[in-house]
Amino acid sequence: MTTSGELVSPLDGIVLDRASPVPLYYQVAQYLERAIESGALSPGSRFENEIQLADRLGLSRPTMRRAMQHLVDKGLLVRRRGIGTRVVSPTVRRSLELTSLHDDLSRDGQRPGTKLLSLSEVPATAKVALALGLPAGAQVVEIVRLRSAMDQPIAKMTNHLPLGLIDLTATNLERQGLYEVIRSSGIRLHSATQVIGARVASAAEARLLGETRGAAVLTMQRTTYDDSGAVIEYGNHIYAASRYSFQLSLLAG
Amino acid sequence: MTTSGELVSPLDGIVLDRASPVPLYYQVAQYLERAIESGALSPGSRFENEIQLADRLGLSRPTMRRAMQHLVDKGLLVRRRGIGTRVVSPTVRRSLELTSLHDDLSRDGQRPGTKLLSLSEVPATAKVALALGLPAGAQVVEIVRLRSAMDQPIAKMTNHLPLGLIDLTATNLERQGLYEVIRSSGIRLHSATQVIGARVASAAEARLLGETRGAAVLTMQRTTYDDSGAVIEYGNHIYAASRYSFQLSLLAG
DNA sequence: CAGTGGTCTAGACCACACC
DNA sequence: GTGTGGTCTAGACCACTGT
Repeated sequence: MTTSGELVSPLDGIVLDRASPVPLYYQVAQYLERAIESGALSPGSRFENEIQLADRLGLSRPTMRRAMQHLVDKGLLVRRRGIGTRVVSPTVRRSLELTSLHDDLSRDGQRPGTKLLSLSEVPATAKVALALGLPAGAQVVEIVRLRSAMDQPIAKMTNHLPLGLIDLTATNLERQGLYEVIRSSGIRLHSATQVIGARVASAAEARLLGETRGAAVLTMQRTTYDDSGAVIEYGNHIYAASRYSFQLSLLAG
Repeated sequence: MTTSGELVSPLDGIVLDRASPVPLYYQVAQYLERAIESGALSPGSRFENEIQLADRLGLSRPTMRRAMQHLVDKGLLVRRRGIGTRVVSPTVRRSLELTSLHDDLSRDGQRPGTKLLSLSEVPATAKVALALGLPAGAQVVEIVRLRSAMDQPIAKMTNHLPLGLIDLTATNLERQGLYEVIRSSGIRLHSATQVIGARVASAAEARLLGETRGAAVLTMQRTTYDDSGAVIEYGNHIYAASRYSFQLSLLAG
């Protein structure tokens, strides 16, 4: 443990493997990240300058800089010319641990579960066809799932995918989650856009989610793209607002 | 205009200014970004390799790489080893133009407006004190604003800030927006965390936002941090869900 | 002034994709 | 093979901060 503001040499225990396929800058970045998360480097502790750090490891300065820049981009380090490099405060760090393309449910002891309600091939509605960039009425895969936490229903998730892109079966969907199935079929995800809104639940939705009549639900539509710009998946989801909210963090830029 | 897949040399008109304080890699990145956004580089067009591009501009390869990496991080370019560099499709690009720390309203012809309802010094409630890291009952600045679009109310925004951090006046708040005031007072923003939820509007909220009784509202709490980990601002906002939704884009990684 | 990070150069070798 | 991007080196000079 170090005290705040102290000058530290944060790389004492590291062993670099120059034969590894993992890049050196990444080995260093991961080591630093673990040291920061574990609290071995306390908030506000100041690093030695990058040239000394590079020398200690027998690395060139650009390689050392790249490792540190990786952590700056992640929000874990702050660097200022003429001043030095410092670790951001743990409050901020915790707030940055959220957010991803995936669900935020699987933290804590929430016992998350997903039940596959249906997996079928259906003609695309106008909205789905538009989102997937297909002609109206084209056949698409439809997945309907019920997400729960602590054995209570949380969300109804409906996804549509183009036919033939991915080999979806009930078994791998129940084991892996949709995004893992997509990735493991060799598709390179690029980006996604989400629209988050709210409305009052319909009677059927309220029943399914265990809410009372007139309750508010969060709605989310997501379109996911691959490297080539093709639409991989369109999702339309509703969440029980009394038991679920979206958490996300943003880095200033 | 180029055709899809064509090999292009995307730097023909660029003039570099080596005397400028703007870094060379950034001048190149900005030129490329403008060329992409303007459509001069069409979707899927493939770049010359980075060594040739660097040579054309009299730059070293690392500098050219840095410019391109900047656009990869922004989601505008995709690079693959052994293949080359390509411009992402315009559909994906448009979807990436959203998202920021700020409101998404100021696009299109939405005539956005903000009315300052109150600016005062109040004792912090328990929740506000916790968020700002102050003792309960400490004095804080409270701002309440009504956001509108096309002369219809959209959101009620309530912000609390520590005393003395920023010189807030009614005039500069109405001119500039809260975040601009914060930045121009020399504070380096680092990150923010948001929680987005939904609930049914209270009678008073429905009246203020022009909604009917029982309507759903979107809720958002945001905590904003500076470089040193101090809390700069805590916001608690409600949005008329029938006329507003959050749009955001995510890059895979 | 001395110390820090920010930028830039001119090479080298390697891993991967396609032919 | 050939061509691509990915990694790494060993220097250099500059801009900003605080003494």
